[in-house]
Amino acid sequence: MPETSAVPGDELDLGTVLRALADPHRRAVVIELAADRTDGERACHSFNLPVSKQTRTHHFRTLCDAGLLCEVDYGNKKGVRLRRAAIDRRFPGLLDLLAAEFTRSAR
Amino acid sequence: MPETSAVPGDELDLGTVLRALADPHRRAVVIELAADRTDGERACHSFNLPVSKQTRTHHFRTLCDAGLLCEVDYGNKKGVRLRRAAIDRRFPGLLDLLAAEFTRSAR
DNA sequence: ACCGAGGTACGATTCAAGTCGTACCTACGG
DNA sequence: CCGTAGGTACGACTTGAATCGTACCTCGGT
Repeated sequence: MPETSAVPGDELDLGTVLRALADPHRRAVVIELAADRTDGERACHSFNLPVSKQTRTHHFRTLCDAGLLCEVDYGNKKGVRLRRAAIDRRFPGLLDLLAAEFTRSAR
Repeated sequence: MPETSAVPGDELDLGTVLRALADPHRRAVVIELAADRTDGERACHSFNLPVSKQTRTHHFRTLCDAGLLCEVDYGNKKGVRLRRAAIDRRFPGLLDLLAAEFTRSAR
């Protein structure tokens, strides 16, 4: 199984994306972002992830490498934004699916 | 992360499904089935998986546990069928997404 | 100038998952 | 009736991934 590493530049790879979404914490982040139709920038620390800082860094790194997020570095803190356009173009329906999961979890 | 184990009886769990689809071999199986709109029964050994028999058993077991497939045991050999209705009901758009990946890989 | 909060780097640990070897079972065909 | 092919059970090995400890960096506020 070659399963070449992600190329966030242009092409999203399904395997990489699914592996990224397979983790509950990362999935929670993407689901939250997918549910917010304003697509505002969010601070990394604003997600309520029950893990240490280092692990959080690791997860956001993974999500960016998969091409699902883009980051803005302010030196001090960091912001993330969902790459909705790219994802919708490559995987139409995926974000709707995840957003639906947000509604579901709220119930 | 509780991430309770799958209950194939009724409810499909997103985490379990994504973890099942994260593996290239399992994903290949589901993609092939999703692309075939006739939804015919397929023999397990008819998929060209480059792994041993034991591993193949393991993968099909995982897919069934995730609720993506149902199996028919003929004693001698085994058939699988995509649980399209259940998947479409719980995750509308998911199978279309995977079927699109089949077309893509053919190119 | 200092301190605290957010973030990263590197290394170590731990655990899940994919994989296969060996052994055994079940049918079907000659 | 036996061989062969598909499948399962159990156990062992290996790798990848999640996690955290320690140390260090970058700002903003006081």
